[in-house]
Amino acid sequence: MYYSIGEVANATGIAISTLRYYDREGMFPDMERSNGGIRVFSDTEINTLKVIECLKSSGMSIKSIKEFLAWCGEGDASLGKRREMFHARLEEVEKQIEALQETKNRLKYKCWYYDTAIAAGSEEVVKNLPVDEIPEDIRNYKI
Amino acid sequence: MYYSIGEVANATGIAISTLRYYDREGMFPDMERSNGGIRVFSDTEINTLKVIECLKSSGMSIKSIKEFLAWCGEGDASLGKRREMFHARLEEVEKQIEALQETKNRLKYKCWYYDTAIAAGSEEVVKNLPVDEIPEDIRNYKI
DNA sequence: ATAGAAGCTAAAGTTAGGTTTAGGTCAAGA
DNA sequence: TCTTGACCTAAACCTAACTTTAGCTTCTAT
Repeated sequence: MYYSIGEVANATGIAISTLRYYDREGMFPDMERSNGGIRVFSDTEINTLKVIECLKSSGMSIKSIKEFLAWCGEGDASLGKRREMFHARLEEVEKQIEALQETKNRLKYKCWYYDTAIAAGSEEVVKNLPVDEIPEDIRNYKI
Repeated sequence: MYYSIGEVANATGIAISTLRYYDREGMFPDMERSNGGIRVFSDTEINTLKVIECLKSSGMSIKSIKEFLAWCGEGDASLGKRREMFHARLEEVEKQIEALQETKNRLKYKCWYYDTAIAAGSEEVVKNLPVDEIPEDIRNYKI
């Protein structure tokens, strides 16, 4: 199947300008053009977009993603490099999840803090509460 | 306790230039200066830095954090707004964690994909594997 | 008293990841 | 054929969050 840039933008939610930017950056090395010079997206590019989205949401930069996509063009010779890359990304994302969970607990503490302050009518009360009055699960996330 | 900008930078790992930038942005409205004009950080500012870090790692912009810090200066009158803010942040972070978990599963799929390709000596083999040969836990995360 | 480390400011520079603009060209229906 | 909506490029612009630079001042230890 073939798609125009507008169709791809519509289907994926990615702005047309972004798709052109990705192309300019060399993310779609094999994308074809019509005789008139109009981009023709194929399932190859749709798949590349899925990979881009995955890597981007793992925190990878456009530049590095581009590098990875170049490896894909090298065939089986680059399998090792590509494997390493995904394992490294996986570790990264696991760390990010842990960090976010820490953040989540701190936010939970603050939610409790403000809920309690509002119930008491003032912040002072909560500030002076002894530690054992703080719910156990968030006690260690006090800011 | 009082601290110089260098001490704070050292203790927190935040660059001196960043601390000055935060100050310029108005994040430390009550910070004092020595007679000579040198910044004097107190525990108030150290605490503010912890809040900044928490909110920043939840994805909040410096501008919004500054706004929140201004609310803090308004006393109990702004308790409601502050409470809402933290509850909204918490929801946001929960969504981010879910998104990252999705990303993690996609990366796991790719790790399996490349592990299998390398074991087989070629990518072609994995590409043509029937779906039921993909481990169950990642089957739905195929890209 | 003095040297040098640490601090200060204003303003310009940097980077990533796009978006916008201006000025055209292409393609499909009436 | 004509119109009009979709597409094209190059280049400039944008924003966030810092960092760097240049030139100057303050503080601390000898």
